[in-house]
Formats: sequence, structure tokens, C-alpha cells
Amino acid sequence: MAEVEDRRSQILDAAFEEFAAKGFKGATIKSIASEAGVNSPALIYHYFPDKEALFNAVLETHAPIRSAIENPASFMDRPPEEVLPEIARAYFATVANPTSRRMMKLMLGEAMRRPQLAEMIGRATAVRVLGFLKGYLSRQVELGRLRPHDVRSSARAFVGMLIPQAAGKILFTALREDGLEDEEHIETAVNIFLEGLKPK
Amino acid sequence: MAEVEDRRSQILDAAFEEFAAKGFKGATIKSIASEAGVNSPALIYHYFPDKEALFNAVLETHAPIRSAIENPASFMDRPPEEVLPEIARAYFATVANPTSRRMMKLMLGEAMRRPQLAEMIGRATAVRVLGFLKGYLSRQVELGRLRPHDVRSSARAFVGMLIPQAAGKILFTALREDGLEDEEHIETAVNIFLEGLKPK
DNA sequence: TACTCTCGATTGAACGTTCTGTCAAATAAG
DNA sequence: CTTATTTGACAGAACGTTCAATCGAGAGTA
Repeated sequence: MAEVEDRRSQILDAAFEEFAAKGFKGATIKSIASEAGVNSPALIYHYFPDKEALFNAVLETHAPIRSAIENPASFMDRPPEEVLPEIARAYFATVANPTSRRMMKLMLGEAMRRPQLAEMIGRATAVRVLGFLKGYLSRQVELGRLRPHDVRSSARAFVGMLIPQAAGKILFTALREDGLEDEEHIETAVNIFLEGLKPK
Repeated sequence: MAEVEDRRSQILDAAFEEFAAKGFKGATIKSIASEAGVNSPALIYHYFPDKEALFNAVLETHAPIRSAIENPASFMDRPPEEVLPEIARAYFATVANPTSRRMMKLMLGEAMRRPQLAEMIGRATAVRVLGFLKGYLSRQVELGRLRPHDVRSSARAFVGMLIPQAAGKILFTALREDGLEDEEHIETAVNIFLEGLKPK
């Protein structure tokens, strides 16, 4: 029974599934144990001090939502007609990944009732993404590719434009009924954005 | 003890607070009872068959997010430079209202784990708002005030542009750190949107 | 090889607590 | 007196967590 993946990881995976599906309160130590294929809930306490610690360990395991945003240098000078669709595609690809999707649901769902977690997500993800975009858009204004404007606002506007389409995939399936495809949305949205900000 | 507000309403109010703060699983019948000033949890079962029914009753009580969108006729022919900022302001006003804010947190938080609830919210709110916008934007294209384009996409884009700013008020307080005010954001975002869609 | 010792991994059972939901009795209202 | 409201007490189940006992692989010894 020499598993390549050790028990700790099995438990973490099972806990992730359970927390994502039922939330922190809804998932039980027993259900996590049985999902992990261990016969006794007690084993979980051999690896983690308590349920809260297991939850935090799950968050840490899946936390590094690494994105191309990590090294901004390569993007900075490339034109927005190229870069913005790439960002949008990367975003939709993340949303299309089932694991990422579960993670988003888990974090967002719990964040509603855990201000501390919300603060962490806001700082680790939201602020960082917007920060990158603000930098990039400022640079494009400098380069004369976009007209001068408030990049705090345009950064929000750009990521925001993608959100309803993403929400249609994650949560509100009814939004898919009008059949708008990701690529169509990217094209139109980026077009509106760039036309709206092109130099006079 | 002849309260103006009857017991049922007291219980509903208390349940709303508790569910919003702790979620369905986190809120207990006892905590709801004591928040409602009721001395026995048993009384709750006199008015509601079980916890689930109480939860549904809470949702129904606060459900009618009535918005100006209900009678679209009056908006349809007015120009987007007027109408879009009004919609944006109405949206931010809703978000600024503490009760609405709690309701959003409650519904979104539970929707992550209740596909059926997510479906309902999607249909009752998201699809309806987008539907109204699609209709309005189509009309503006007809009137020659906007260039022809895919309104499924532009409707998503417009509501989406507002979401990060709203999220900064509801959830991710760190987003407020760059100090962007609602009115500033509305002005820039609407400007991008209209410039991006103005007839050639 | 055979035997024992050790120690972490794993288990079933159980503890105390808390939860939802029930009930018969007490109280208030008409 | 009759009916509706409100109560405390509690049953039954599920929860997180603890614990002593068992298992199994490896080290040491003969």
C-alpha cells in the first residue's frame, strides 16, 4: 500500500472537494475521511490539529493562482490589442478549469462570512490584478497608445467586463442561454474598451 | 406585549441577520431565537415547519430587489449619456444600503453551494438585468446613437465595469485604497463605454 | 533467517457538546 | 370556556475531538 501520494495529500484533496461542495460548516470530518478513503476520522487529527487548520491548509495548497501577471516586464511594452485579449483568454481558461472553479467557489463562498479571508483574497488577488493592469495601462498612455485617463477606473472596467461572462460559467448557468461565446465576448469587449480609450 | 410587529416578522428579521452573518449551516435555531428575543427555540417551529423553510421565507421576504428596471418603457428612448449613469448610480446605491448588502452576501454565499439557488438568482436577477440592458442598447443602436454591435456582449461589459467597484464596498475593502470614488468611476467607465460604441 | 523491539500510522469506540425538531404543559387572548 | 401562543424540558442524531489499542515496516540482535 505504498502510495506515491501520501496520506496527508489524500486528506487535503478530499477536504478540498468537501469544503468546496458543502462549505466549511457543511463539510464534516467524517465525510472528508471517507472521501479520502481512510477508515477513521481520527487519522485526520494525526495530520492536522483541528478542522480549522485543515481548512487553512487546503487554502494554502491551492492558493498560488499563478498567472502570467507575475512577471509584468514582458507585457509592459506590447500593444493592448494583443495583450488585453491574452489576459482575457487566460482568465477564461482559469475559469474553465474545474479545480480553479471549485477553488473560486470555495474562497468566495467562505469570504462572505469571514472578513479576514475576504481581506486576504482582496489583497492577494484583486488588488494585485488591478495593480498590474493599472501599471500596464499607464504605460500604454505614456506610449501614446491610449489617451490620458484615470487608470484606476479603466483597470476596474476591463476586468469587470469579463466577470459576467465568467459568472455564467461558474454560477449563473442561465446566462449562457443567449449563446455568447468567450471569443466573441473578448472581441467585442476589447473593441469597446480600446475604441473608448484610443488617442484623439 | 402587543407588538406592532408580530412574532413571525421578528423571527424573520433575526433569521436574516443570523443567516447573513453565519450562513445557513452556521446560524442555529437557538441563536435566531435569542436574537429575536424569543425564549424558546420551539416557538420558531410554531411559525415555520423547519430551518430550511425559515431560510426560504427569509429569501422571499427580501427578494423583491425592485429596481427602476421594472418598467423599462420610460427609459427606452432616453439617451445613454443620461440613462447609463443613472443605472450605475442606482446600482451603487443598492450596494451602499446595509440591508441589501447583507442580502447579497447571504445569497451569493449560499449560491456557491446550492446550484438551485444559484439558478434562481441567475434567472431572477442576472438574466433580467442583462435582458433589460440588451433591449435598451438595441434600441439605442436603432436610434443611431450607438453603432451596431453585439449587445449581448456590451450589456455584460457595462454591468461588469461596475462590479469591481461594488466588490470594493461589499467584500474586498483593500480595493478602496486607491481612493477611486463612485462618481469618478461612473464618469470614466461610462465615457469609455460610450466612446467605444459611438457611431462612426 | 528468525526473533524482538520500536515507533509512527491507523483504527474503532467513545466522550462531551451542540444541533434540529418534538411534546405536553403553561400562559395569554378572545 | 376555547383557542392560539409561548414555554422548558428533552429525545435523537450528528458533530468535533480524544484515546487506548492495534497494525506494520524497519532496525537491531543472535
